[in-house]
Amino acid sequence: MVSIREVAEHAGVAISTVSKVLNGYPNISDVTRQKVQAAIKELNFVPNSIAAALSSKQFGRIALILDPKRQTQAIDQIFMQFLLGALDQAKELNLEVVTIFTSMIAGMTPEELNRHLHSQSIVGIVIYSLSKEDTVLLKLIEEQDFFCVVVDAPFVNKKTTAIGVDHEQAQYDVAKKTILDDHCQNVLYIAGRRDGYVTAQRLKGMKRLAREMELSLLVKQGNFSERTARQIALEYAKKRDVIVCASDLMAIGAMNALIDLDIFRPVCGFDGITLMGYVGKQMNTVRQDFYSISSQAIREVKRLIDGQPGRQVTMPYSIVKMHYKDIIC
Amino acid sequence: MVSIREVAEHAGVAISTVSKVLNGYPNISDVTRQKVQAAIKELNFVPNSIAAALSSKQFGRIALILDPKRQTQAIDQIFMQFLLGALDQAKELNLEVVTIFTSMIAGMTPEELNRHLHSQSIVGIVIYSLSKEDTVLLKLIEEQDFFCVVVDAPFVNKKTTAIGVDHEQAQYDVAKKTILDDHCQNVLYIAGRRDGYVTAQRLKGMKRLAREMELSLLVKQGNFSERTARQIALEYAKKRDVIVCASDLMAIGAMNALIDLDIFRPVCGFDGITLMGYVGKQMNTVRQDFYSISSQAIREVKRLIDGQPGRQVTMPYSIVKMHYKDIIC
DNA sequence: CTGTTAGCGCGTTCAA
DNA sequence: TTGAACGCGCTAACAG
Repeated sequence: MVSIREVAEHAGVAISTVSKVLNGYPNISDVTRQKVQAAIKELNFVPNSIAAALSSKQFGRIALILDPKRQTQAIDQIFMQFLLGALDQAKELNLEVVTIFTSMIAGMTPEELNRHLHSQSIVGIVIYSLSKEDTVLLKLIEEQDFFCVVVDAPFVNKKTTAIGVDHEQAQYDVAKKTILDDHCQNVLYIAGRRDGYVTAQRLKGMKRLAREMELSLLVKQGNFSERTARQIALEYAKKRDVIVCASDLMAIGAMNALIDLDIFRPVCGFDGITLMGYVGKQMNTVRQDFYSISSQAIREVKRLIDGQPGRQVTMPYSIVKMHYKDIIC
Repeated sequence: MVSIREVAEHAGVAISTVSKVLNGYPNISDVTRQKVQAAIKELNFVPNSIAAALSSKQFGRIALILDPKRQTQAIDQIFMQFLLGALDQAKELNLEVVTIFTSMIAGMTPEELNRHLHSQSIVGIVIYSLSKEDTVLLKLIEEQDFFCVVVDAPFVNKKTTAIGVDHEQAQYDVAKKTILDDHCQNVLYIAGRRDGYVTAQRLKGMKRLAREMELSLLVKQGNFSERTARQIALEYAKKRDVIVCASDLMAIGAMNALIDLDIFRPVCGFDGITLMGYVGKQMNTVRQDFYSISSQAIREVKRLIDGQPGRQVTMPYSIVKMHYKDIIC
């Protein structure tokens, strides 16, 4: 393993000089900088990230907190996009990233979690799919001991940035398109679960649309479950002329119910997951770019670390019509 | 942040004594051990894993190398299971784990990759879904600079353990069950892709069965693609009376083709993925427990680090009949 | 059995 | 502009 010392010797300079070149300090002459860089190339030197992390608290690591248990809209595919986006961007920015599943921190008190993270030199955190009941994580955000970026939850403070699409508007848009396409009037809305922040926002968008278009609106709690959505659709779809779902998974459940009932109703979903070989008909959905959202989240953490205050970041989305033959892979 | 020194002061002992207690050294008196442990509890101390890693090369980290691009049998769900299993087990064994996607190391020469890993204090590697064309990774295994565990690929040396189910036997079993159930004779076998190690093994199992049962066997390359499998089935299914697929995804493609053709043929798959709301009929499949495989992989890395030689580990599987109503979630 | 000491590889003062 | 020296938190010899 080639260390910074060998590079220094090879280049005939001091260790600290190499360090300064590595970290882009300004006050280094071009001559020495090039000497050092040549030595680095030649020795194929890569700085030891462990040592760097230990030495400077400033350049700590970022924890990605995922909850794969929460069977919400979060199909594994979405998590993989999140992970990919975060890891790629982290590599780009030269940041170290640690993946943490909530199962690994379950049962910890806020203090324990705090210690646990500090002990790993973690300074920044990205929280995906926060629930209203995650009191420990909520406390973590509140205490501002770490730089946080929260995806799809409304938290902003000096050290916390919120990121996500505008769920209220997106739900409004996709529902409106679906309803206008088929001139519908009686909406069955299958909502998410109560402990999720997006659920309320999406419902709000649906309600606004219903008000504006003077629609009849029946709201049922689908809990982001395919099965529950299916049962709801089985029970109520006949008397309604359109089904709006707060997630693609529930939309699939609803569509399956329609097949069983042998009736047709326009359906729309949310998320834009592509692993849907099972969609036999077309369906409108809100497509979010989870990869971009996650990349941006990492950039936001970096921004916080660099001293900028937390803020609200709204990501773009698009309304798309998915069709079986387009999405088979 | 509580450091080991504070604990030492609090307990009235030397730093090294605390360290010895932490790492379970034998020659510590019960009295001091308890004093130290009390101090640890009281101060809610968690050792800094970064510092520990830097200090002792022995306790390095483990890299998980995943290739989400490879659209093989590897649905994201499988990767999530792998990740979960690995992270949970790593936490259990107090090992640090780093997630690496192949996109992050693409284009590196073997030397660069070697440096890159060393620079992160990585000593062990778990490679999921290795392809025959990954010359860089293959070289990594060959050079034995790291402790490797390879999932579903036949590599064993002093520092490399291979782990996975017996694909040859599993393919044999699931095909046999499917064929016996319906008294079939003419098999359409949709194989994986040539660059995968499991493809050959599964095909071998199918061929053995065909020999034993004196079946007519037509083999086509499906490349683990739903679409390709669908096209193959569209073309050949009519003249065959059973379709055996080397992955669930391809089985789904084949089933969709059968629906289009409006004919029935028994189909069997491989993997046991559960995200299949789209399976309208029942289907036999080989169910692998990816979580267990991954946990075991971590244990195997630990075993290698502890000085044991590499070996072949065969994991159990089961043949299951999946049905729509069982797997909706 | 316990404490002292010397690093691990790097970042960062402060002199020079 | 450069380099010597110190320290991050911990482990691992060694000495007592």
